[in-house]
Amino acid sequence: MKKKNELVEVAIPTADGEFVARYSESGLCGLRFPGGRNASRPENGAGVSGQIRKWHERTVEGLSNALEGRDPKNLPPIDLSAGTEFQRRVWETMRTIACGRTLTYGEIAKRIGKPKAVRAVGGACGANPVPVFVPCHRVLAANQRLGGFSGGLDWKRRLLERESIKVLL
DNA sequence: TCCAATATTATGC
DNA sequence: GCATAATATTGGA
Repeated sequence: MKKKNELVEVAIPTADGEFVARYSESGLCGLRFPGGRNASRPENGAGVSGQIRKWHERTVEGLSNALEGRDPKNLPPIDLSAGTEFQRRVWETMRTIACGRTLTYGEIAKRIGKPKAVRAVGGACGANPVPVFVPCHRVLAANQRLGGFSGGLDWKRRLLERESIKVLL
């Protein structure tokens, strides 16, 4: 697929700030945290196809639920075609983590059949284009310590606290 | 093709 | 606790 997909970015106002969702033709392919300013310019909703608009509606509600520590149900399709096969396996595994549960990098590595690739798993998490929906924040290091987070550790801690997940430190 | 970096982990002090 | 080695994957020179 060498074709250049047109990506659309739409802002999502929430109580915690303005998120930015990025859509491809296949579904939601990116999500950005508030805080930093929007380097790119999100659309206001005009000029977006009906399909994407419908997805966006579900994304907004899903995000709202996710920020309250609930498992969103009617999420739009998530486009993970951006990553390598290894990364996709990691993300897929992360999506199976239920709300309120955590997994360690080691456990994920084991699940995808490469127990020694714990470090690579961490790398895949960092490359996760869609945080929150692909719950990379529910992935902790051994001893239940925080590892890192693309949107800032501050966010990871907040998300975990809202799901009643306890972490050391 | 090779080298360095990484959101780790296990071991030894 | 802190330092070190081992290990898989990725991205750039």
